Amino acid sequence: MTAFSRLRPEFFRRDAVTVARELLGKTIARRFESGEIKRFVIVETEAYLGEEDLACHASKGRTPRTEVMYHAGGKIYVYLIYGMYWMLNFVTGDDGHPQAVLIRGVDKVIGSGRVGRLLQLDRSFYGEDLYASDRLWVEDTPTIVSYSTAPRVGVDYAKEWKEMKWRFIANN
DNA sequence: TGCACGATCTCG
DNA sequence: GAGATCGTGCAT
Repeated sequence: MTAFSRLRPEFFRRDAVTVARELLGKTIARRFESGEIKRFVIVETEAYLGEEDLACHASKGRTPRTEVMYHAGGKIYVYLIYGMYWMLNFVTGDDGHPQAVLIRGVDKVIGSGRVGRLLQLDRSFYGEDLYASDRLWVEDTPTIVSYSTAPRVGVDYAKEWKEMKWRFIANN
């Protein structure tokens, strides 16, 4: 069995669109409370790119909620949506440039809300360092190079930004 | 201090 | 097609 290295911060310190595309095929490793480690291959992502992007939470500016997106790439950004689903995002880009990639699907489960449930996320993951965490990190398995793009889901309010094809879906 | 709504999903 | 369920941002 081959051991895969953990993705380094440099991987995430690039623009969100590039990172979202290259994350397809990478593996999320999650160590649960029980100590058991499970791995999930990323198959669907979305990029959220800066204050100008009206679909990005950072378009509201720097707030307690968006704070971590302003950090250098490589941290976890989680938030509660509809009062019940924890969305998993990885912060990308350089310090002071708010960006993130939303994990919409893994090999076993498609749907951002379902992913959060599968990984048993909660607010304590907010700001966690992917390179230091002992409970959630990303391993450098081969990127899936065959994929499709589409507009992001649920952002009809984002004017022209809703048209951007920043959703990446690995092909079967 | 209050209120409307959201990067969603499930059930009927 | 509606309900669950609550933090956040913005109005009051």
